[in-house]
Amino acid sequence: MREKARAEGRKPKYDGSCRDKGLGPPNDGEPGHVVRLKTPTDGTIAYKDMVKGPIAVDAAELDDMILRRADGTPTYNLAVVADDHDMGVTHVLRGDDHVNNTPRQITVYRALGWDVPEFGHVPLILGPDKKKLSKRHGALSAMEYKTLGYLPEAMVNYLARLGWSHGDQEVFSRDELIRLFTTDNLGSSPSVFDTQKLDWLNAQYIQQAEPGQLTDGLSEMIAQEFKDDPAVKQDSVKLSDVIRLLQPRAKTLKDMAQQARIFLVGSKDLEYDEKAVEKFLTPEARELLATFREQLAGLDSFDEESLDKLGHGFIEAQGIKFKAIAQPIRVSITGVTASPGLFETMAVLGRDETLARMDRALSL
RNA sequence: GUCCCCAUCGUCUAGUGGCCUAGGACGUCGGCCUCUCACGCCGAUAACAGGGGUUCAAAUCCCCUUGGGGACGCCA
Repeated sequence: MREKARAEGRKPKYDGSCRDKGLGPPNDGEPGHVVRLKTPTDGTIAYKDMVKGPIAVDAAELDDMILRRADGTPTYNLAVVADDHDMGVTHVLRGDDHVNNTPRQITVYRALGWDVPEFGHVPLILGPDKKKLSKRHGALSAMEYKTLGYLPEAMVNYLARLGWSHGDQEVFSRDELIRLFTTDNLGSSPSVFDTQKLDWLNAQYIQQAEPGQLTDGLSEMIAQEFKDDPAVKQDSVKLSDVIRLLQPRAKTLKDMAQQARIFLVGSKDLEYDEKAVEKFLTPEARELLATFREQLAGLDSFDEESLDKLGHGFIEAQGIKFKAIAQPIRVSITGVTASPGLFETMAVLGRDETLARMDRALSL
């Protein structure tokens, strides 16, 4: 019947064969029958949507929808109405995919003689292909974003800003959101989920956080990322020190965990990038490194400021530019060509580890 | 197919008839900063879907077209 209707270009719906038979509600012992709502056939069902404005649909469009299934259980459209009414719900704010349901539910409210609540429908979130966001587009359950290293506050902020705005403001604390949110400035067209902007927002939150606020999250992330990497030991350095160095460099906690690896392995387990070693640990550079290493060994206090002072004294004494020695040092203590600042890195690693790494690099 | 909804830079959006030569943000591209990578800063790029009206005046109001989304279950 539905197929036929669709083929003929009509809306597939109940043909109403029992509509006016005056059948009473079936007894419980009478399975196989369904109870429908006798819906008005003329006029329009109209309501004012909190975000979309007036919406009207011809009553003729509505089917005599099923309220009770043949097995005796209630259907969704009856259940929500009853539930919302019992709970005293006054405002219903839900996804756009429910707009078509609303007129149906209104007929149920009316049939039951109940007050109809306010309805508002927010636009759906679309994937990059502009289709309703679904599993196919990317892992999207809220929990999965946590696994990917996104901060809850960033996620909330991003989602809030998707389809809603408050002037030009982009970053909102949760309190601000609560204070500023109204349905007036909700957009009415669907929006595309943009991972790049989420990344940016997340980076903002990471940068603004106090290192202490990120330690637990990062710690979990490290455990998750390096569970099969026995070389990684979380207690080798103070995590908050690492966080401080990585905050401006990480878009996500996952990102940060990966960048943190160079701080979490011993000199023996540090991986040296072959190309970097070849390019920067030249014979001349090694000579300078060896000399610098001895000065480091004799430094009184191994903090960033002292290290910086020592470093600059060193290049001055050698009559070289900082650039000439920076990359060789970096490669020797991190194994790679990109890292946080040299002296802060050394300070976090500590004297023993720093020297051990330089020794290892010089032996390569 | 039928019904409902929607339509400003690639993306998120500001804009509620004159303040719009259309603003911000992400991205992209340049530059600055600089021990690398980032961060930061400066600059550039790029949009009112099309066509008709209404009006002294339209991104803003109305209509049509086109395009997009959603819904058409004894699922929720």
